[in-house]
Amino acid sequence: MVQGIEDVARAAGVSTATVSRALRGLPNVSAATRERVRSAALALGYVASPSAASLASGRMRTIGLLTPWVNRWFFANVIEGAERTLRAVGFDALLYTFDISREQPRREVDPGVLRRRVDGTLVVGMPLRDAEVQALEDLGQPLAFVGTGRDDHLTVRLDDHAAGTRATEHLVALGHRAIGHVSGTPDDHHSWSPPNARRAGWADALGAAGSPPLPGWEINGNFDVPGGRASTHTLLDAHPELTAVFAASDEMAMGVILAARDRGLRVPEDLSVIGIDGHDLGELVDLTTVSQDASGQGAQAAALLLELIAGGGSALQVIHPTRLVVRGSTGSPRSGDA
Amino acid sequence: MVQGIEDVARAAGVSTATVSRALRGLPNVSAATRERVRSAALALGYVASPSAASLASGRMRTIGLLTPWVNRWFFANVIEGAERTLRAVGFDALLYTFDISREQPRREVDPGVLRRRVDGTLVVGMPLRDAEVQALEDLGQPLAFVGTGRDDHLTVRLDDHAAGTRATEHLVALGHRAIGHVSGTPDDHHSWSPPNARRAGWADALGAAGSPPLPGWEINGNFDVPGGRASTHTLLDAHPELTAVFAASDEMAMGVILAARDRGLRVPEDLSVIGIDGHDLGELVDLTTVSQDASGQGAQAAALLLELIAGGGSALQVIHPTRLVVRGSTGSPRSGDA
DNA sequence: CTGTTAGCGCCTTCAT
DNA sequence: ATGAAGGCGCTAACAG
Repeated sequence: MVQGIEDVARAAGVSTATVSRALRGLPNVSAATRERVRSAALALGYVASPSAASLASGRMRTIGLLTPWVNRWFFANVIEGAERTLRAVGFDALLYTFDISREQPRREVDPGVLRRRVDGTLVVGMPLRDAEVQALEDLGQPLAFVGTGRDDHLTVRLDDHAAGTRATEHLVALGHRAIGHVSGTPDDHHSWSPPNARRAGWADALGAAGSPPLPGWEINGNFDVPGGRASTHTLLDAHPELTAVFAASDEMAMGVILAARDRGLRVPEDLSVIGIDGHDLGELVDLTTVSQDASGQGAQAAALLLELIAGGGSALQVIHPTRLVVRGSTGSPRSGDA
Repeated sequence: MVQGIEDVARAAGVSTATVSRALRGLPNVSAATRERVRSAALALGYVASPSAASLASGRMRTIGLLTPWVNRWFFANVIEGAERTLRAVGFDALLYTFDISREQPRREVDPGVLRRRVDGTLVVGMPLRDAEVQALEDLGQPLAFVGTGRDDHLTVRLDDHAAGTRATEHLVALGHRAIGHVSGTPDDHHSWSPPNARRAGWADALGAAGSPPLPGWEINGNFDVPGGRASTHTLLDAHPELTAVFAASDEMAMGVILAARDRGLRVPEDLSVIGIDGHDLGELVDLTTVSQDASGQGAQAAALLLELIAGGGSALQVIHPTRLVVRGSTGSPRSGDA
């Protein structure tokens, strides 16, 4: 037995229009009437049907969350932050995942599914093709990005180039010059893509130190632990001269550490390792990292997206700070032997 | 310029009812007509408004996902599995998180928000009060649980008692008798609650080994890494005789390992550690564990919930298997010294 | 197999 | 400050 707006109207002795206004906090309702309606609604356990409200108003009070994974550190934390912000204002978070772990092309983003279903879209750490961005744009709804920028769209992210530089400079300061790089997915040729920017930061920092990287010093680690591990083996097989590895994410850095163990290399005596993220479990392997606030980025992106939906303008690019967290996985090169 | 069902009807030269039937794959539409409608819809980029469809049909094609966290291993993986299953049949996943990390009581589950918004609810690893279960039940919609059972509701979970027994027996087989237990949240007095069942499994296995646990051998670790770490310190301060610790989750087990390091204890020589989960990063700390398939549980629970929504009956309790994964964090007691 | 016709439950102008 | 009434876009009986 579901109560409708008419039941509330009858109980409160007003019209349905007044109930609607009163319950949504719109102006032009006397305090007394509002209170009467509120308690009637409460007594009846009335909650407006979102479908009917959306159909009539055109507003969905829902945000689409597009993300490749929910079970990786960065993504899980961004989602957590975004969801909390949305929930606080009564918005729902609709989850759309796009597994891009396989080499096969991921499924296309279908704007048709989003149309009339969400008021805006938050793209979390997912590289979109230009056509996909255009299609989302054509929805006429606000669009925001977290962790992977489009210089022409609202984006909350790091200064990835600086993060890469910072990590590399830490190693350089310890005396390393032969520093390898385990990068993320390469299927993305824009300079603003995080893996590319982090890679450039690494190369530039090494260049500035007077020893630009050799071409074979970098490899794709697929942004996960197994990828970091496997690619490190390949990297070190070809370049045993490397004394340190900078991984573009903590999860890959953990893979690097596992690979080092596989090979009987001590960390950091034989190989220094640094990542980017500030993963909760980094302390477990004593991982030095450039940390970021993922849930904060999610929360802020959601807040800015809500602003856009409400019609407010807002900043185009928000850069979140990073912090170098020095732990035991980095040290001077070959301090253990000659 | 959004296309409506009438535009498609006009373009295909049929009525809106036929368009609706054709596009939804209902019977009683000729193949030719269906094809004509399909291509017209495709050409116009038509996608039905979910609000309107829901309002008219009463079906939402949406599942509510209730969970305490999205950024912990078990939960993230269950959600991932559930989302994939739902997406495959065109259902949406609406995320509702309830932070229960603080000591303060979490926010109440509000059935009003779910009513007329979802077709069913999946409760992921969240202990619900009886009143909350009743309220959800009163929605008249299917309800399913993952990871935390209600014997009177559809539940996909482990045999938690067996998992606790198995972990403990592994330690007993290695020669341990003084085995401590870091448990989950205790705010739950039902025997079917996973932390309680795992604890009972531990106590029973120790009893069967002829040395039932002392009262002070167990402590609450709050199901997270910091909790496992802090509680281990408390535990070992009071009970230095313990040679092994069984933690009710891998994340807490990782905390136990960190605490051991804090105290200068070697793992496993001075302290053996075992967890439950099969966390992706368990290998990093060489953690022995009783592993489970979280995303598989999420996928299956979602599938069963969809069955219930479709009106099919289904099993009430599904028990997923576990597997003992022996790594380096467990060994014979005090093998390092006398 | 296809068309006609009521709603689904609420929001929102337009009056008053 | 409140009420009356027309949709919002689609689905589901019921005809045919």
